Amino acid sequence: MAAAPPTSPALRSRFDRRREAVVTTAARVFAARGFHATSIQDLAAATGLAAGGLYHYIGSKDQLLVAICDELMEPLLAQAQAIAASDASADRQLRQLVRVWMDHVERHRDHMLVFQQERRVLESGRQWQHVRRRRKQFEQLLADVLERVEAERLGRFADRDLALHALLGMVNHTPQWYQPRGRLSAEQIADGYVELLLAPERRDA
Amino acid sequence: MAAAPPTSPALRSRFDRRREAVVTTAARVFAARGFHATSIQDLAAATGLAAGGLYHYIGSKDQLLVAICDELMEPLLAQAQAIAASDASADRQLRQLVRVWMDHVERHRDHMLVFQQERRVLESGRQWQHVRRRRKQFEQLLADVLERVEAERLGRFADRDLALHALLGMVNHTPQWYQPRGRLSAEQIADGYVELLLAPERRDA
Amino acid sequence: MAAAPPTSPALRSRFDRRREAVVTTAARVFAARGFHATSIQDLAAATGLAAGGLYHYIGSKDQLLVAICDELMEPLLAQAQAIAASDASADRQLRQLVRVWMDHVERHRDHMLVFQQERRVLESGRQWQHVRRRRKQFEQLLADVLERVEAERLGRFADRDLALHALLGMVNHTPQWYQPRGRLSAEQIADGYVELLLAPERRDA
Amino acid sequence: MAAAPPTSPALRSRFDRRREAVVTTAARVFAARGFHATSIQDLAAATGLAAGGLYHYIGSKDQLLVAICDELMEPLLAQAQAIAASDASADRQLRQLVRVWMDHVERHRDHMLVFQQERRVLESGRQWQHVRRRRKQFEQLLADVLERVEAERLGRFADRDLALHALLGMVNHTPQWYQPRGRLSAEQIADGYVELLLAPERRDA
DNA sequence: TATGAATGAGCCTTCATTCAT
DNA sequence: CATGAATGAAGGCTCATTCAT
Repeated sequence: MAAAPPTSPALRSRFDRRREAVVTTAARVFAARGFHATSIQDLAAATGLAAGGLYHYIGSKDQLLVAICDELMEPLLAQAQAIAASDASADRQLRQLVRVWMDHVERHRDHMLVFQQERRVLESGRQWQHVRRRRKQFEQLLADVLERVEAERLGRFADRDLALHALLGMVNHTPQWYQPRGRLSAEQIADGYVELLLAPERRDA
Repeated sequence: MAAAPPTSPALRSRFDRRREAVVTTAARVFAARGFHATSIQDLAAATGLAAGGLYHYIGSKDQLLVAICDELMEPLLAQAQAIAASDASADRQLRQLVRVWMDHVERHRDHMLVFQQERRVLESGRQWQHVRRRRKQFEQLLADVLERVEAERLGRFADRDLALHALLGMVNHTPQWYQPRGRLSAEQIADGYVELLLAPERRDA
Repeated sequence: MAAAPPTSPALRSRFDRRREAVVTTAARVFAARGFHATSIQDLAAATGLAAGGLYHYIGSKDQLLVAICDELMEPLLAQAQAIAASDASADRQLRQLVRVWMDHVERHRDHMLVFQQERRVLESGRQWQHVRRRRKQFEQLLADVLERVEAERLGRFADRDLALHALLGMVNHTPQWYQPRGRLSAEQIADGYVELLLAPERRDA
Repeated sequence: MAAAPPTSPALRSRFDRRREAVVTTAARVFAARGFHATSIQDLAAATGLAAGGLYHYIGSKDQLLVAICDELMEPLLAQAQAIAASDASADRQLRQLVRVWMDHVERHRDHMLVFQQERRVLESGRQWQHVRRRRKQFEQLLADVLERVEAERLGRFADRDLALHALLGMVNHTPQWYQPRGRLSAEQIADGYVELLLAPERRDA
């Protein structure tokens, strides 16, 4: 278990800052070397702390992975829910959703890589249950939006299910080739993806 | 190194058959539990051999992963090259390519899952060089076909690069949700993916 | 690689002390059972550490053998070089050299036994290169002194080369029979050996 | 246990010839790589037999080492005993003994290297008891001759014990530097060694 | 005789984690 | 808070040996 965080606000803030730094560093190392291939000693070296010191900020290696996934999913899910709750049109919501999503790919590339690469690890085991639930929520939200897109304008996707899976595949694969200063911005990529999904319908329009 | 295979044809054939069975079983276990999370003992239990006995058929755990990837990529690449060398039109080639690819997803789902999930593992290290090269070849071949699709009919993709990455993302993600007896056949999925890529162009047709 | 030694002087000193104890214990066990026949578990039992704990002090079993050889050869070589650089007569240097050498046999008998018994092990492999070089240096130094002995007084050895090999054989074999409280002291043995080498010449004197 | 050798004389002879070849090859490999570092598979490769086939000729790896030592010690001891039983003068016996000994170094260099290098291995364990006894006998015989050398001519060795150990050290070390076509023949070396031992006395003669 | 498959114990080493300081 | 020492349970792999064929 992580050492109980301090109660005094000043100390608490310092604790949080350092913990945050540890998690970010860990995300970088996990993204580069993989979760299993990274030892606590590796993390110690990367953070500048000794092995024992790490355990003040993380409860365990597993919880560290949870923290990385949470840092990614919590704000993403929050924004996604806000968008889904807005009164924009369904296809506008879809565009915004993918933009926000790609924005996370851009700004939390390491987190995203870890979340994606360690998918198998997260698949079973109680310690990841929370993370799995969040992912499920996000995918469900996505599915709902796609459904509403179709509901608002009939016959939109050749196959809605396939479109959903395709979208998940495309976006989740992005961090593996995306270059921050590349030819395409995250936004352009987001719009490009949506275009692919929506286009088949449009041709008949 | 794997134990030198026997010289007599009969024994050789039995050796090959068993080795093949070991690789297939390993693919199943790796797909389910992940490469790192699977121990040699796990494989021993799954194959019915003792730990040491496995090493008659595999040279090492690493080489076993190579074997799995090779079993997947060699025939896939061979078929892909045949298609690319055919005199079918570029977009017909593309369709065939994705169908063949999806056929591998269907028939070698475990291999595909492993190849995809352990992407990070394969990324560095001399022992995987061969595998990386095969993947690169396949992706290059795909890129070439996409290029020819555009060459034959101007303005085909909103962004050809993006289309390539999208396709890779979609197909590679497929084994994670595809169900053999599901609503969509592998072929339908393949065609669906190609449709997504080609449609934007077509709408202007 | 051995765990990075601590930086604080106090800890560093404790680390060094314990490491030294581990090496000495290992020398004793290796001398008694042989390098290959001694398992890390054996060493753990002998040192009172758990198997894993040993690795704080040694980088590997191989490096432990290097450490033992170094502890023996570094001071021996240093003293030998000092003697060779002195302005004593060549045959005085020879006597001193063999005395110093035998002194090492006496005070580091275990190290000497290991160094001698594992000669074959040390013969090839990059990890022992350093040790081989030290041994070579020592033997060369010995050869040089023998040469100067002859240069100062013509016709000293029936065959200088043979004398060198004989000396190496005699001294290196000593730890296998030498008893600390035996009839002959290390010094007497040293002088006895030199006497054997020099006598043939002397008889003609 | 080695498979029972065949009873028919013809088969028996073939068996013996092959067994002899296996032992000789094993001696070569053990000399080069060391007993512990040589696996049965290595021996299989070196002999051209399969692992299982080896066990028709050797009972176990340990017994193979015994065989090598026996092939060396039996004839050496036999010859040594013949010499010791002859009515030659003691110092003539000594010379002959060392010549015979060096002859074995020359003609069975691999056996000698193994016998010497694996000294530690042979030191304990019932399976080597026989070998240890043979070595002991040889050394005792040597000691006896040295004693008689002194008995026949007073004051021969500065220290008889030391002379014995020195002789053992010198000769046993020889296979590690001796070159068959080198400047010195085995005989010259033998005589050189004896000269070293006898000379101190002789100078007073 | 000879083979190669198979065993299972044991090897060296790594690693997440704990704890006295 | 932080350290580095220490643990002990795996981990991947090798190896002498056996045995059905």
